[in-house]
Formats: sequence, C-alpha cells, structure tokens
Amino acid sequence: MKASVRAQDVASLAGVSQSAVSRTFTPGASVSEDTRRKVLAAAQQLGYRPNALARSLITRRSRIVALVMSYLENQFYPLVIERLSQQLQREGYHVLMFIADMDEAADGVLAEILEYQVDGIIMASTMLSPTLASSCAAVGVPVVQFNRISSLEGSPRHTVSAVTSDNHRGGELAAMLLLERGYRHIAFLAGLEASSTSIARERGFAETLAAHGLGLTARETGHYDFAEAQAATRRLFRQPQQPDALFAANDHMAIAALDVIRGELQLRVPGDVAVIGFDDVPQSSWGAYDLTSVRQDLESMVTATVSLMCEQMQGAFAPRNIVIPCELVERSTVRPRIDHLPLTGASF
Amino acid sequence: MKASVRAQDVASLAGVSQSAVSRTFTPGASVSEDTRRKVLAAAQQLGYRPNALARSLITRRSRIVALVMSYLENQFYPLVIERLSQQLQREGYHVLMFIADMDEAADGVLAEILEYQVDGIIMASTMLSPTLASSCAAVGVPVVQFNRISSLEGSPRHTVSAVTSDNHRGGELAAMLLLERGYRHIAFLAGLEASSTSIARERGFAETLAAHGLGLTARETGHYDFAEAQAATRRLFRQPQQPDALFAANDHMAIAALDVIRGELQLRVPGDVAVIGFDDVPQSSWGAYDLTSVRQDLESMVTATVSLMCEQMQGAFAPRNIVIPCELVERSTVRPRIDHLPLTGASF
DNA sequence: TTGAAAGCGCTACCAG
DNA sequence: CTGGTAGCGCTTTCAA
Repeated sequence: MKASVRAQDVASLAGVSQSAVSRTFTPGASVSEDTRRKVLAAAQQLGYRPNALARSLITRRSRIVALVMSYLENQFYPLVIERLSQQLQREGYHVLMFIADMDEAADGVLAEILEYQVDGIIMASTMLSPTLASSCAAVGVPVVQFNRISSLEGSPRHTVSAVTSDNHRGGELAAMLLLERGYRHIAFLAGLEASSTSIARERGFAETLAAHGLGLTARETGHYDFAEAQAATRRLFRQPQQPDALFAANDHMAIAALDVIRGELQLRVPGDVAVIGFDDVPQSSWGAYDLTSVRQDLESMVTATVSLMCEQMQGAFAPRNIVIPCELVERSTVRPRIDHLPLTGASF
Repeated sequence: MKASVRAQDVASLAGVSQSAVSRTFTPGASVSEDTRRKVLAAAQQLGYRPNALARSLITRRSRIVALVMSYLENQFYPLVIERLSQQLQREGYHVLMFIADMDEAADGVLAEILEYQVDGIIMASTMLSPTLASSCAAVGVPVVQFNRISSLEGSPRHTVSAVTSDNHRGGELAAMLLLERGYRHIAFLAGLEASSTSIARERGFAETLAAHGLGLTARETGHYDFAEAQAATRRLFRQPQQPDALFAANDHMAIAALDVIRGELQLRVPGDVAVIGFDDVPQSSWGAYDLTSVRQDLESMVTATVSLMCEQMQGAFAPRNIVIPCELVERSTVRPRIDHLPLTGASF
C-alpha cells in the first residue's frame, strides 16, 4: 500500500548519489544545475518528498512549534491561532496544537510535547508552572507566553518571555473615559483572580479612579466565562448602590453583562449603565452590542510573538517582555461627551 | 546548553543495555520488574524523555494528525479544534494545525504536511482537490473530511471519507417550521456556491418549500462572511417582494442578517421577518440575538471523525460517509405557533 | 528476559 | 561539485 519513496530511490533513478539528492533538497547547498535537474525529474516521477522526521533527527531542529491554548470560547483566541499559525508557516514552522484547561497549569500536556522535540513553545491563556518552566529551560526549549506574564513570585531563573498588551494602560483608558463622561458608581468585572491580564487591567483601572478620588463601587469575578459573568453581573446590580458603569476584563464577559443589564434588568445602555470591554473581538462590533472596548492589537502581538520566538530559537537570549500599546474603541455603550454639561468632581 | 539525554545515557547509569531502556518505555514489552525499576530511576534522575521523532522513524507511525482548517471567524470551528484535539489527545495523537484559505484548495499546504509523515489528515471547512486526494491515497495517508463532502464529479477512486450533519434534513426542518408558522415569502442566504453543506441545506430547504407549492422568493450568496452576508441581506430586501422569512446557511451569516434587518431596515423579528440559522453556535443563544437555528451535534460529529480516522489508520478501509442527525432549536426569531389561527395554503 | 547488532531516512563531513 | 561514510536516537530482530 504505502510506497514510501526514499532519497536512495530517487538517486538510483537519477543516476547520482543519495547525497546529491539530499543537497538538491537543501536550500543553499552546492549542486550543479545539471544534477539538480536530473534529481528533480526523478523525484517528480517517483513522487518523492523528503522525510522531515529523519531530517529533524540529524539537524536537531524539528521546525515544529507547540501552541498551548485554552479558552477558545473567547473569539480572541481563535484569531490568535489563525494569525499565529499563518505567520509561523511563513517562517517555515509548523504548529503542534494543544488544548489545556484554562485554570490548571499545563504540565501534563507539555511533558508530552517535549517528546516531539519542538523548537519552541507558545503558551496562550494558560499558565506555565515554575516547575515546567525550569524543565523547559533545562532542555533548552524557548518558551514565549502570549497575553499572560509569569507571576512575579518565581525566582528570576524561572522567568520566561512574554508578549502582552499594555493592560495597565488599557485599564487607565477605560477609567478615564468613564470619568470624563460623568459616571461615578463604577464596577469592575474581573476574569480569573490569578490571571495577570485581569490583574493589570483592574490595577490600571482602579488606580485611575483612585487618583480622582473614586473607589470601585462593586467588584465581582466572572472567571472569563459567559454564564459566570452573567451571574456576577446579577450580583453586581443587586447591591444597594447600583453601578452606573461597568468595566469588564474582556469583551466576552462584557457581552454577557450587556445581556443581563438590558434583557433581565431592563436598564438602558448607555443611559442607565455604561459598559466597557477589553479585546475588541469581532462580536463587539456586531450591531446588537456595539460595545465600547479597549482594543488589543492582535496583529502586532502575534508579530512580536513570532519574532521573539524566532530570536530565542536562534540562540539563547535572556527572557524578554514585549508590551504592545492598546487603544480605546468607542462605540455606543458609553454615552458620548456632552460639552455643555459641567463635570462634577475632578477635572480632566 | 542542551543536554539531550539519550536512552544510552540512561542505560549506562542504570547498568543495563540500551534495549532494556527502550523496552521499559514500550508498553507491553517484556522487562523484569527489577530492570524496569532501575531504568525508571535512572531516567527520572537524568530527566529522560524518549525522542518521539526517532521512534516514529522506525515505527513508521508519527502519532501526528494534521488538521487543516480555515474560516475560524465562525465560532463553530474553534469549538471543533478544541474538541477534536482533546479527543485525539486522548487517543494518543497530536494535532498539527494548518490554516488554509477558505476558498482555495489546500494543496500547497498539504504537500508540506506530508513531509511530516502524519498518520492522517482531517480537513475541515476546506476543499481537498482531487489531485491532492489521490496523492494522499498514493502515500497511504487516510483523509477524513469534516463538514464537507467531496464533489460527486470525481472518480470513485478519489472519494475520501467524510463526516457531516444531515444537512439536507436540516434544511427540511427549517422549511417546515417556516411553513407551519405561516411565512410565505421565503428567502435563502447561501454560503459558498461550491460548498457541499450550503448546497445540501438549500436543497432540503427548497425541496420542502416546493413540495408545498412554494418557491424561493429570493436568494443571495454571503460567502460565509459577515460583511458579505450583510450586503446580501440588503440586496434581498431591496426586491419588490420583500421576504417575510430568511434561512441562512449558517448562524454567522444569520446574525449578520439580523443586524441589517433590525438595525438598518427597522423591521421587527419575528413580527415582520423570521430568521433561521444553522450550527447553533454559542453566540446564537446570546440574549441580543436569541436565534432559532438548526443545531449541529458537534460532539457526535467529532467523535465520529475521530473513530473514522482511527479506523482508517488501523488499516486500509473503503471511504465511508457518516451522517449525524441535526435538530431544530427554537428561540425567538421565528414566531411561535398560534393554534387558533387557521393556516392558509398547505396543511401539515 | 536480556544484550548486541542492524537499520529507519536523512544530513554532514570527508576525500577526491 | 561529487560520492562515500558515519551517525542522529530509537525499535526490533536474533541469539544467548
């Protein structure tokens, strides 16, 4: 059934040595135009394709990058997969995909990945345990975290590279917008307590409020999950002091909140309540939501991740963090500025 | 930097032969409990992990399955990735991910995949050209198509296995619901003209209408794209005879249509217009849409795909098509039955 | 049950 | 530029 054409077969047919065949398929090797033609013809005739596994065994480079991910329900991540694999493909790498649970460290999974001699590992929306990080370092496999940074508690040796948005700044932008538009009872809907992104966004947000003499009216955790975010929203609005604005750690939860606020609580957005999300996923621009959001620059993040990865795969570099600016995208879930209205409280 | 522990190193430390190490890591090989213990201890100490590439070279099974996909914008497919890789992982396989363009055959990409000696290829939302299909067959790599079947024009030799929903039946269900609820000016929003799913859904839909003496009031193509589906919807409603119901080839386009119908055209749903989608993606149950849809049984489809794939990887089987039933999920974009209203036209 | 030896298909290093 | 030769790390005979 399976023919399995080897380089030797091609060599025999072409009347050259097996080495010549190898060279023909190695970019930048020295082969005469004549041999090259003969080899290519023979290869074509036999349907020969070099065996990447055998090649990797000797070159010690598999040209495979592992992508560990969870939480595909959030549309942001599918887009990451798409752009990341396209860009990696362009660099000659292939993506070995792994799905991990969102909240647990991906150790079990990664041990297995290592057997495939991957040239690098990209971790998105997943935590890398310090143990695993060091074992990757020991084997010399570069790791880049996407949209999450290592907790600061670990020793420096265990720190790994990361690409993130400027989440802190994003939180600031959200807070400034709400303050400017006159909202004063402001709530935050967190993602996962341990998530570095959620923490940074909240910090930037709360610090900016505090700088203007405001605290968080309420705060709940939605675990980045739609149903849980809905439940959290209900709790938020069950307080005696109802919020007049809500900042969610991502769009996915902001949309869940919008459904509760408009559908169940019968409140108007942005009249009664303002809502801001984070990510700017495609769904946020859908007509029925039209969500104001802090956009993550997916394209730049992916580009940075790929170049950081390539850089680390070239040689051993010190871990590096790349921070991508993010920007506010105004839609209709925060009321527009009304210039003739005097602002109460702090000035801007 | 890179230690690269080999079986030989473990053998030396454990004081056994390298073969013994190999056997220890080969399930079902005959090793004494004593040697096994010594090997495991040494392996642990050195941090040894078998090299899967070297293993594959000799066993001729890489335990890698290629997943070729496009069109991740439609939330259905990220979920497919998630479930598929989880189930494949459970069977001991790993997923090599490829993103292909939606409308072009995935030939370039697949030629590359073949070099990695994948044990099988799963194609989702992508077409496999007959040329490529036969070249896979020649190499003996099983191919399973997910949610798409080969065009019937190809010679039987080039037919490959496929898993689909019962799309024809799904179209029937949609038509029956609209007829029953008294809609009579019914339009269809197609996906891609060449897409087997879109074709089957339309056929089941149109045939059922025809059986009740009705034709399609209008028909446009949205190319499975949000913006294009919106444009197509505008064209649909620009006709002299405005539709009072719309069936879209998938939810993604149905949602795009809903935005246009409600937001731009200021029509009420389901009062003025009914909308039905296909897939039942999570977004369809979001409060702002609450879309009536034909549900594809993702879980069953994935399970069928995995078992079909495994079956083919065991030995050469004849190509097989598995069809999974689908079911109607009623939400609020089609008006409820009103029993006391006499139905006009055909009876049910 | 064990160890020695023969490759899997390829690249890389030699002389020529 | 070319062909021989020596492995990459592993599994799998084959004798012991």
